[in-house]
Amino acid sequence: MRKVLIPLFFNRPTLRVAKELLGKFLVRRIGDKKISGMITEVEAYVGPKDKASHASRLWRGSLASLRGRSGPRAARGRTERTKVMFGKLGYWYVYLIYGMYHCLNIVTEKENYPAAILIRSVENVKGPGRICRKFKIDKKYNEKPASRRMGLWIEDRGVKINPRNILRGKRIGVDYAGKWKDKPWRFFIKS
DNA sequence: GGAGTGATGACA
DNA sequence: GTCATCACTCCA
Repeated sequence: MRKVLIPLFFNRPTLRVAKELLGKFLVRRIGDKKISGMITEVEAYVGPKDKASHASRLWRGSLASLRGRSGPRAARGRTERTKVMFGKLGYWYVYLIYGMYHCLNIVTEKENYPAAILIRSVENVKGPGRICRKFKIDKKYNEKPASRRMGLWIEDRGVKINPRNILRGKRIGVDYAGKWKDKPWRFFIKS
């Protein structure tokens, strides 16, 4: 059983979609070759208040911004980079981080509401940067739909993860996010 | 623990 | 235009 996930799958609460992505397969076609791997770890970034999210609106007026904080973390809601998170469901959000690595996210929930899920690990590939390196994903996929036609999609191969084997914890690398840094919005399969 | 790397976005 | 920053990885 192989069913490509369609936008409707992503048009639901982000935390729910995040959990259900565990056990699905990320698939990349390059010419005649296919690379695929079961998704084993994800992180949800949900809504304009989520200070850990690139699309957070809450920096305005904060101490950090008064101190002249700049850079990507100074994002103010909808910007050139983050507009994709407000856009169509089931589209990719790909960004470059630390000048070296790409991170792959899928847009969720509903239009005009910034939410996305970071694909953090697939089987045998731990870390968002390594996934994009192995699957040859870069910004060409940003703002493109997850679809077979685009050569990068997610499919259901009938694997069922026992809920008992789904663990959750704090998101990684978001220590700047105040009370939002402790939200248990990272989901992963018990190994 | 520390370096590498360049796009990003606020501010001037 | 300037400048600090970063949802990471590798090597020590």
